[in-house]
Amino acid sequence: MLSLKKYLTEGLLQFTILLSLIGVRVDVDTYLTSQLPPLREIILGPSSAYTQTQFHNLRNTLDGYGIHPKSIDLDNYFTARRLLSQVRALDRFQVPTTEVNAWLVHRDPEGSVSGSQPSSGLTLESSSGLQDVTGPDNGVRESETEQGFSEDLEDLGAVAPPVSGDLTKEDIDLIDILWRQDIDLGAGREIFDYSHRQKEQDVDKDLRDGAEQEDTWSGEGAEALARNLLVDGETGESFPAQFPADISSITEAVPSESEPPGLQNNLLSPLLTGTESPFDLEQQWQDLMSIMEMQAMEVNTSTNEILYNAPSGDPLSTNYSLAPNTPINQNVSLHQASLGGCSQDFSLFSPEAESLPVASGSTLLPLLPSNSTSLNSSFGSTNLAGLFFPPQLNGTANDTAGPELPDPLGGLLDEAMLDEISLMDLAIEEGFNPVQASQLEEEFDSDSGLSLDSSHSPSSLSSSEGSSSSSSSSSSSSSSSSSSSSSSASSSASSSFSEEGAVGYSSDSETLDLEEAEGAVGYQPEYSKFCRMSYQDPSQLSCLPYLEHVGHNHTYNMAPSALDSADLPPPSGLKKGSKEKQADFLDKQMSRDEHRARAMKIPFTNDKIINLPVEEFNELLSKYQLSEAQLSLIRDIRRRGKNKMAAQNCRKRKLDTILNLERDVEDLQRDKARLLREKVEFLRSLRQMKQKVQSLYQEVFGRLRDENGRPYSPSQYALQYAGDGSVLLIPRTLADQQARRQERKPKDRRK
DNA sequence: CAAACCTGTCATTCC
DNA sequence: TGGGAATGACAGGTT
Repeated sequence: MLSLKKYLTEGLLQFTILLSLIGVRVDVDTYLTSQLPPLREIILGPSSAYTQTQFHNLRNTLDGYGIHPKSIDLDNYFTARRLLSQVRALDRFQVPTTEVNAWLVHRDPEGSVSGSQPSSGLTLESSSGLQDVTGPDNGVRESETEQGFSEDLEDLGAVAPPVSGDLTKEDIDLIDILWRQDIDLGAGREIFDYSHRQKEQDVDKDLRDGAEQEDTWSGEGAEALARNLLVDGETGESFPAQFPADISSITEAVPSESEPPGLQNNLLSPLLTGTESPFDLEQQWQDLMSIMEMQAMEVNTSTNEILYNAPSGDPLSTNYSLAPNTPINQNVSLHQASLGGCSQDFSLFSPEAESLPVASGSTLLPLLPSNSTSLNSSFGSTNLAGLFFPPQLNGTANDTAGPELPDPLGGLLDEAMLDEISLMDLAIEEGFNPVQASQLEEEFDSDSGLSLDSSHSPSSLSSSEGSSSSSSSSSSSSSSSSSSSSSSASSSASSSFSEEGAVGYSSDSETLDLEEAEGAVGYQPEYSKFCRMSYQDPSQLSCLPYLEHVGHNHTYNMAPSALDSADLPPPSGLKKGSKEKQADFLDKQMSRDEHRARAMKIPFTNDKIINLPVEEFNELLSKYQLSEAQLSLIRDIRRRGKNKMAAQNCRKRKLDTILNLERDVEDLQRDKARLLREKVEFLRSLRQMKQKVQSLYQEVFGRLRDENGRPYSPSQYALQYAGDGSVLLIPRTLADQQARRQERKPKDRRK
């Protein structure tokens, strides 16, 4: 008992602390900025649930107060222990590895178009994007929460404009083109058919909804295994969809320290070096699949061939050549991919070649789009600098923009991921179903609201209202006689009005008993009238509006049967033995105060003593000639009765708070999973953007010619993007200086 | 029989 | 100031 209380108390305290910790450590807002207002609200909400007022608000506004978990079959589900274990599991760090492979299982079949919007907006160069930024755990969650992703992105105002739903004519054309190109590979048209896949998504979602709502997470492993095979849409080949990426991969992939300058690779930005080039087969397949999903396609043939065919030499890379051959809408992908923070990439454009001699005469060669037709063709409609650089960033923009790249990629992943991983583990552990996270949030609410839902049932409704209004019932009902209505906090939420009616009738029968006592105490006819008026007719009671809000257990001292028969004169037909037995039984049914009241010959029921409003109670006392002992007992009975109900309410409230907190925890977990998914997608998109920018850079640079018609040496010159949208060709040394300046600045800022 | 749980009661605080 | 709600703590009963 004591331990339980400690348990609850400690649990709540711990939970509060953990919530605050969540708010601090899981501050995704820092990198998603103002896009995520709900998180803070969610975080702040639960903590405020501890206040009484908040609690009442919760009870009044959320209709979640209804069911008493004890009352119905939700006991096991909504126990404080479960919540507390859940809470305590928050700080646990687990890295389940077996479910890693689920990452793309959902993604490919269902989310190809709508589910991967950010990716689709970023077009094809995702071969390196296969090295995803998430760790295994994230992959798991990602797969399980994939469905609601597009929705979530919309909520966040995410990177790419939503592709889903309405396809533009260009999109349809692209689909057609891709389909025609792919048809010889055995690709079905439906791969590109959004509506078709949407149906598939729906079906799939429905299936999984049903399955997952029933399934406990114990079966998740097998399920994950079952889903674990990716099926190639073209070949029908099944292969394990591993989620190979490591969190650190992206951070490793970003900087390139050892890139040898001079060759074609020299043009590659450091973003595309080292770790990204050795692709896993699975990664490439994943990319391929994602590519197939994308409708806004490729940028440039040569770029892609340079970027992807060259380093990998993988047979899969031939697939990538499909897209480049297509006439594409470059702008689509670029515009869709426009990300604010991409400017940082450019700081890395010219890091190598520090030792290279300064270029001769021309220090800055402004490359306006009009200067080159080829350049114009590729950049003409897409203002690269405008897209990727904030306007304030001109030639020195790299100073501020550049160094941010490692931070969001590395920092977020390294620091936040761990917390998130643990949280998501918790979510999975506790049966939280991230698959339906965002899309099925409502179902979840109703799910967790099973208790809430049942609050709409008559029984729980009465208890809900009773408890919520219990604080005001005394004042509101003080003007009336009544208060015999009881929804009873202790009647385990099942005390309906019938029970109240029973009380009312029992009161009526009490008056009979009372009449017997009249002689001794002095009968007041007014009181009899009063009692009958107040208690005789249950329907009368129900007509009194305030009675609907009275939540007290007016039968608190007696079982209804006891009330019914205790004060009744025993039926004359009963034998003496049974009478005695019944009396014993009733005696046992009566509470101590009942016994005391009876011993003291208190002329009215404990029910009245306890529940009458003060004025009426005092009036009642004044009508009787009561001894000091009787008065004292009556007041004690009243006090104890009030306190008993208060204790019941208090416990109920406490339990309710716990349940609300549990629900809040689930909500937080859900949001966290969603945010994590989004973060992963954002990072992936970011990387794809970098690749695209790099490819464009290569293309532009490769087409530049000096006065003699010779190409510029990448080791001596570098392109730089000005804030006004122009692209400048500057010597490497200059670019390196700027890059170094950028590297220094963030360090200073950190200090 | 012990532990967990439930319920009533008291003391206290606060409104 | 009194009434009462809220709640922690405790005790006794029940499972």
